[in-house]
Amino acid sequence: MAQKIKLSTIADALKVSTATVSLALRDSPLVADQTREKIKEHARAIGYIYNRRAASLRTSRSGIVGVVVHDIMNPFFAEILRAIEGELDRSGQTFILSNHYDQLDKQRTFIDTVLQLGGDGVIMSPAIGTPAEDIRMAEDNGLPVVLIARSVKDANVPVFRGDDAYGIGLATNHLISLGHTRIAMVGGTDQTSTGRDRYEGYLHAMQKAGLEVKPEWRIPGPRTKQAGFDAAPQFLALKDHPTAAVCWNDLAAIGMMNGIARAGLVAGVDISVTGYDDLEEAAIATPALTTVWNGQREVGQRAARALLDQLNGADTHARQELIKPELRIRQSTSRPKER
Amino acid sequence: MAQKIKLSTIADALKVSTATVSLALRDSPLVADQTREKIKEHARAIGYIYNRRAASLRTSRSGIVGVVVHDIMNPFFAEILRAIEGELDRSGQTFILSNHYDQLDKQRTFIDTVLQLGGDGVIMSPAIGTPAEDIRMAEDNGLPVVLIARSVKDANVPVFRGDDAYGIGLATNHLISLGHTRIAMVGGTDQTSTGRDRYEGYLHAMQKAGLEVKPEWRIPGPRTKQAGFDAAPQFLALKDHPTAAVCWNDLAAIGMMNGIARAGLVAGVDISVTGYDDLEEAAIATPALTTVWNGQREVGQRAARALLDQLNGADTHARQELIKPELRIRQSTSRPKER
DNA sequence: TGGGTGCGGTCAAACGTTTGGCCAGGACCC
DNA sequence: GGGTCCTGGCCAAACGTTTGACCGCACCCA
Repeated sequence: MAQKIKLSTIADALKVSTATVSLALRDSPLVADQTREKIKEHARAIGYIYNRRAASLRTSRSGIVGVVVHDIMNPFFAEILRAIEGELDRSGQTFILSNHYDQLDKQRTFIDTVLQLGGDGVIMSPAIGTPAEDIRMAEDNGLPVVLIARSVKDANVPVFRGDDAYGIGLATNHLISLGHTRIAMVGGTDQTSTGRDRYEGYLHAMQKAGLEVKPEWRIPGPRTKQAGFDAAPQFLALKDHPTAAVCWNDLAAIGMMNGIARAGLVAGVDISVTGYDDLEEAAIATPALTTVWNGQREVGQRAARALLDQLNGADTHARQELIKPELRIRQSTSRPKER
Repeated sequence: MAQKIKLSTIADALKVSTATVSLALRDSPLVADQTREKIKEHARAIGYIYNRRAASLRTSRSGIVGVVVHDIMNPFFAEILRAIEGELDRSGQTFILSNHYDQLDKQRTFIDTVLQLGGDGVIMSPAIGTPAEDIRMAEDNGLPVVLIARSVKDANVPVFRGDDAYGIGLATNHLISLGHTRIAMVGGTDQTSTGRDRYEGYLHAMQKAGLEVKPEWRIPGPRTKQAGFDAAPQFLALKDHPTAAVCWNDLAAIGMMNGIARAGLVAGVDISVTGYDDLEEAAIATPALTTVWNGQREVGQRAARALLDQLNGADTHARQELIKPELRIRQSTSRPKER
């Protein structure tokens, strides 16, 4: 590796000061066009590499944004991340990504890392049980926070998420309108704001339609295909089992449909199943999954923009923005089978 | 936000020098136990935050490792990333992650960013068409590179990947041993080393068994479910269509099985299908997918360790390590149906 | 008594940028 | 011809750490 090239290397070669070089490379109008071109040209020629740490030490802007979610491999978050990535890319921010797997200490470590690196902001989907305190701590240290997908009680920061209660209501009502009266809810937990909202939405829709809800019809579990798959036999073992299941998300729904198939039944015929999120995968599942579009792209984009605006000095008030979900009807739901 | 707390804040408060504080916080034996404790205690109490940029400016070690792959949302990479994450975490490195979507300029931008941030190294699954030049450029600037999943011709760096030719041979031979003679290969491209190796492996197995291979039996395409799904009708439209398909990866295979189901046929009965990678999902697909375990976890772990070793001064010679894949037989393959 | 050794700690120079303040020279104006 | 403005550029002080060189002291040994 050749000798490190720095501003002064260029400055010396061209008989100007480092200040001029610095300004020229950043297209400052303070330097004459001709000089600027000469400098940029030379910099390119000798392969100068801008040292961001040195710069940010001086400017205290690092161009780094931290993003932390439960699990980046979960397609739901993956779609959000894709949107965030696009937005951040366009404004030249680097993002560092991490999973917290719903472990508070992993989340704290991450925030700490971002602080140490002098990050400009954080976008996070808070781990279960995140205290408002943790968020305040970040903000106190000059790290603006934006929340996605879940909110944190008493945390005074912007939140972007789907309207879960409303969305799950769409799915439940759809099943009810098809004639189902015994409807279970499969997957998910009640420990997140999302979880509570979805369960409430389901309950509310059932009650509004005057339908009974048995406690054993709530089969909670992780939000994974595996969990849905495992829930299927439980569901089928219920005496007088329901004719339909509202699943926490598409993953659980797809897993459950697989489980139903394993039991020799046909989802969408014997048992109706709805998902949630409308992942790309939902449309090509067999049968194609009736689900609720949850605006992942919207959430990601708006969250990223809100953060960027804040970095640019806009006074982002702590608002909560709910994206309105939409029902996508496909083949996994139908009228209940007579017996 | 309170006044920035720095080493000297602590130093002043405790009437010692910043040097002592710096050493104490890093557990140097050069400072007396008692002093050290006092310093660490005070630092904690007032909420001192270590400034890594300042430190790395001095030390030229940033604790940052760049990781870039085609698409982090692809479960194949996701599983590798999970392993890398674990390894890096344990040694306190921060990793910044990015997709290149097989675009060379995105990949270059990423490497440039890592250079600017003073990253300690890069783990990458090179984009299609990556010239050895690009990698040499990184290394010339003091950024060690480790490759995963794909190799780059003439690039003199460590590579960790599965033995694709061997692995696809396992799948092909399995089908042959079941009695299939007309076997197609679905999905993937021949533009990557992986692609060529897999196709070669398939060809080689067929030829060794004395079986004919028709050109139209090669149905290339992206490595996604959607692609597999779309390939199904093409496959079925072939006159005298094959009785089995070796798919590029599990995603394509699962997509194809869905496509087969849509056509009213049953994968694993009418058409045998094999996947590649053994994603978590393969086992719960319906039918459960016969596939080839590709050692994602191994690849990720070894790559990360190799890089870490190199950072610690070990002289990592540029080796290519091939992980031996293993066949996982499930329900998506069976004897060909007589007609 | 004088020199050697360890211990605990300090000094100050770097690391590579950015930026507010300053300056030289020329054009322009009355 | 003296004042005012502009233009293009330079100076030097930060930003917060780390680290090689040094230092003072106590103790020990001969």
